[in-house]
Amino acid sequence: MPTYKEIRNVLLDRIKSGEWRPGNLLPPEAELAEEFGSTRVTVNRAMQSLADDGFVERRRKAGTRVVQRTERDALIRIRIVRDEIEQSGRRYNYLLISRGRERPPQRIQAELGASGDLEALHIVCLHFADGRPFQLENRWINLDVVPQAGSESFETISPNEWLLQKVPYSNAEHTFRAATADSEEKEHLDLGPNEPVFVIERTTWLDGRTVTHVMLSHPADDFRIVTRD
Amino acid sequence: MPTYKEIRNVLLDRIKSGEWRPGNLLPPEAELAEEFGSTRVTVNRAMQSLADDGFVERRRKAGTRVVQRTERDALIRIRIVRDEIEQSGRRYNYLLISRGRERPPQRIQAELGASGDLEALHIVCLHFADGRPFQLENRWINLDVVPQAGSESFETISPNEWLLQKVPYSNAEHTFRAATADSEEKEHLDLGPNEPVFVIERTTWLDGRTVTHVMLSHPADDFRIVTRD
DNA sequence: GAGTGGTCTAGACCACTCG
DNA sequence: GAGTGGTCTAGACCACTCA
Repeated sequence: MPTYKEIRNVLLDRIKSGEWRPGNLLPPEAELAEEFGSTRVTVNRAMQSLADDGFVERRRKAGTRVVQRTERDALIRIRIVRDEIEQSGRRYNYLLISRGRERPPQRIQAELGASGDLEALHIVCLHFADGRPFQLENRWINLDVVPQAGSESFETISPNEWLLQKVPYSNAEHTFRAATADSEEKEHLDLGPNEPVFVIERTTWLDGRTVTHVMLSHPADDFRIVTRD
Repeated sequence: MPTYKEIRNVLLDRIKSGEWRPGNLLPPEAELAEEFGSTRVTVNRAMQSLADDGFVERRRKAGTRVVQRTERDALIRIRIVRDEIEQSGRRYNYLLISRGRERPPQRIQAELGASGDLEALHIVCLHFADGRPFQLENRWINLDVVPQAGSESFETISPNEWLLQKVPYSNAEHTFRAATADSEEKEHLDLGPNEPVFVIERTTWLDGRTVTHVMLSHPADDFRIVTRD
């Protein structure tokens, strides 16, 4: 009596081995249930899990087909800067550079989904690994959504960690790009002229309202992102 | 009679709203089943789906807890270069620069999981968007795993697309980084001195054997990666 | 209309692991 | 030992959608 996971694995092997090619129709659940000597519910569980992972597409009446992959999903795990540094065995330090209420520039205002003349909390700070600048953080926090941020100094805890404690389950969108360091990045990251930086931008929402927008710049020779699996 | 998806949504709302904070124990399945007027199996389905998505952790006897998020998963969809360019409304062109059997350099040999003096197929080619260089592809193909590649000229089809047709269900690992363009990148991507590039490296396996390793370089001002959801 | 997947219930047994 | 989740079966009804 196979479990749904065992069934899933058998089916996945048939897909990976090419026995069932992209576009092919899989046998209906009832038929597979008979083959495996189990119930249709169990086969259904197995096939749903394959569909969740994007290997097959299912439509009522039309049946289950192997997906033609023209795309590839890559999962990235983004950690708190401090953990990232400490887990690589390096010493972490944090430095607040500036903090104040300001009216964000046009581009940031758009990211914050702002209505007219919103003021936001603007924080610039640095994260060090073994004493060397690792990441420059340039952040805007929407005080309408997280008013408590207005009374936090961020002198000992980075906004990164603070926000995660206050707003644990927000959604986020990330952008990754390469650029030549601008003057602020050069100064704080201790870079020479024409040196490249790796930049992550993240916008975070809760309930459709923008919580924060942040730009994280790294010296290119000390930073890379690797996918998992 | 709520469906498991409806139950899932209610539970997720309680987590997102902070009613159940990270670390909190959720009620046992039997109790929730009573609350929702459904069976334990249905509640189980809902909670498993929350566990799949990383919102809760479940252990027998210990129960189900809201996960403390110190990390954030971001999903990236990597498309075939051609699709990426065409879907942005630009014209795609492809140019093969070189192709030959070679012994890969040390670093690539390690990536290919190579045993001693393996020869691999080395291909360099360019992808254009609206006539401008968009991506330089520098690829090594393991001929032990994909011998058919040895008799493909790659003059009209890029290795990218060819491999996807031949080896649809491999696994991959990606690395993203920023760098200053090297001489080859400067020449083919038409870049000035000291210009940054965004580099994607990908290694692909089938059944634990390395299929291919590729380095994809982009002019930084024309490329970024955005996560989905 | 008929074939396919989507889901539920009721009852059951098992597997793990905490205290 | 006992509480919790993991999973199966048997039967059922429904929802979609293709021909």
